[in-house]
Amino acid sequence: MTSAVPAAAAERAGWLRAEIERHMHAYYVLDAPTIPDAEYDRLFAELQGLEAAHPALARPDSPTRRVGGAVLDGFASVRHRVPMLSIRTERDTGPEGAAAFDERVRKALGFAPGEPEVEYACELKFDGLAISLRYESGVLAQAATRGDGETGEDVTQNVRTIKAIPLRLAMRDPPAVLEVRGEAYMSHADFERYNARQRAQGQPTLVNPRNGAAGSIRQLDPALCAQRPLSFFVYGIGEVIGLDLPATHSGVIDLLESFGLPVNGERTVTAGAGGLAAYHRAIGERRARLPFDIDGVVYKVNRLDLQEALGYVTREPRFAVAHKFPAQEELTQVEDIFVQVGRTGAITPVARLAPVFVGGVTVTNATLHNEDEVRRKDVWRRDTVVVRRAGDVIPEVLMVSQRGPREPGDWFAMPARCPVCGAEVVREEGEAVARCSGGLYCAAQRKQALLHFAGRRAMDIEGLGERLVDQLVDAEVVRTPADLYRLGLASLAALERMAEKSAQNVLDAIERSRRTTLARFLFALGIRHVGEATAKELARHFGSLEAVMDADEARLTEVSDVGPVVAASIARFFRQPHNREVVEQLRAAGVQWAEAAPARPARGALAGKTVVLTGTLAGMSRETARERLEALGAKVAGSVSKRTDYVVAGAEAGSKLAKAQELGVPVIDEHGLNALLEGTHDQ
DNA sequence: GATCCTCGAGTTCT
DNA sequence: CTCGAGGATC
Repeated sequence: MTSAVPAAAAERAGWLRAEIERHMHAYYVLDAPTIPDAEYDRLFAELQGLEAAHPALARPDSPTRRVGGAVLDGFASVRHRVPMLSIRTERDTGPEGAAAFDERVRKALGFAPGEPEVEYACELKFDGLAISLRYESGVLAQAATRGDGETGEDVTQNVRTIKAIPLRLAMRDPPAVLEVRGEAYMSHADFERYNARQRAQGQPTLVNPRNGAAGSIRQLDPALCAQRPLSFFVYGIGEVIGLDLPATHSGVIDLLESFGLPVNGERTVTAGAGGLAAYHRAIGERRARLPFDIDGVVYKVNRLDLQEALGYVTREPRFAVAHKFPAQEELTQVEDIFVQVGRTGAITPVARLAPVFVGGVTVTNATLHNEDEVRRKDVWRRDTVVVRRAGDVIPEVLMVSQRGPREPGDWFAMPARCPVCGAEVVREEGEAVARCSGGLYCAAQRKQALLHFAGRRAMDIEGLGERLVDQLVDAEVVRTPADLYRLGLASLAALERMAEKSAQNVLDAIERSRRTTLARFLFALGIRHVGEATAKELARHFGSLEAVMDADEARLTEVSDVGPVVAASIARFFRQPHNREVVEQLRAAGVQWAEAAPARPARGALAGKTVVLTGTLAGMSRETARERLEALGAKVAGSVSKRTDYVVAGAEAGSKLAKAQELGVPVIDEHGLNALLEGTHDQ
């Protein structure tokens, strides 16, 4: 059936081969991947599809004929006695993917619809580097990478540095040969710790944990590898001599576990397509909370005799598939790089991206932080970039994957003048950010200042959002925060798309905001370097607004957390007649708070204690917890350090909890928090 | 003077 | 959440 191959298909296949080879080289040899895994998989799958449809296209040197990458010169070659095969990836990332695999298996085994469900072993698909460990008479004799599946690299010295791997099996009569296959990976905690240390020393950091694992194993100097802590999970076997194996895959893994080999606890045994889909869903939900990266799950027919019956198609087993999750990294194009003007005048470059679905949402914008960042990543308009949306929320441009045409207009230049007000853009010596010098003459800064003033943690004016502020400032109805308190129903209702009802709601919210606290008011003014914590400290120390306004820099420096830079900023703010005028107008408009005596020492049973909140609390909001703790004299900080007294961990606590455990800071749960709040109440 | 610790500021999308 | 930078501490 060697029918003629369409020229277009042949050309496409040739291009795919070259492209895949290029990325393979970058990934395996240079340890510098140029495209996300998902994109690579798509290219690979397309080539596989073409070669399957047109067998005449298949060539022995096609990348589809091998599993991994080239052998480096630096390591000795190792021939695998039993090949290390790769597992086919199920393309459909929904529940249908599980059903399709189950159906293929049943059909190949000749199971009729009425017959019982097939039993499957389900495991995580770790995102690391596949390694084969060879134990001879129970002693670790050799470790090898997958390489091309037939021949890998001898990385025994480096693998020995992985503490999870036993150098000797925990068993009495070890078999002559036991080869086990597994994945070397870097946990999130180890990845963070390594990068923090590298950053502190001004050394290059790792892009992601997978690169960390691959890069470490391939270090020619084992001492360097040892500095990058890796972990390991075993998920299969290779050559075995002198050992009776159980009848199922799950039995084999249990047996390996009993020998002291590290296996993952998330594995399970299930039956039928429904069981597979349930596992895929359950792990998908847990994925973000796992302490290491996975890119999917793996299903294997559990009975080894059935595995043998199913056999292999070319180089891929028919008894197993990898079922992936939606990618957290994707490729997209930079349509434009534009700048935003912040409250302090900071000019921030932002990449507008061709909309791309990554990590569950469609992303269109990603910050590029500052000019240096744009240069470091060398991003131009029309470049194709890798966008990541990791366990957290904020999308990030990781790197350029493919350069665009890069004509002069594609280059990003920091504008010399503010795009909003035309004032000069200034970048101070030694600072990373460029700023618009227009101050409050700049409409963008005025808008941001108003939004900050109305913010939830400041004056808390609900309903005064971006759209409304835009309109009010553009129509020149509002110039300063004081103008807000002069707004009437008529001027609001005159605005576009503003119903009388919602106009009234905003007016009510403005009205309510008149009663506030000194700390909130000071924070709302938006003085540079005065955030929430500093505003609170100022309010506590001075007691009244007049005292703060009249304090000179020496007096201000007496406040804790206020040094020369912050003091100068505060004094400068209150020296400006315009600012004093706005403050006066606000007070005249009825903005008020309860006056307090200055520098009242912190009281309450938690005085002097520092508490950090993390995760979601069931019984109260984090905001409430914070208020109650502060009422008892505690300081609620944002990050964990040695000096933290307690970390309160709610549901889905993340890195702060990990940090607390690492530093040995006491961790209490919501129950413990209540005990703390109530216990101290009684005293 | 160096190091550690906090705080401030900016950011995305539903 | 992350980075940068100011403040505190040793």
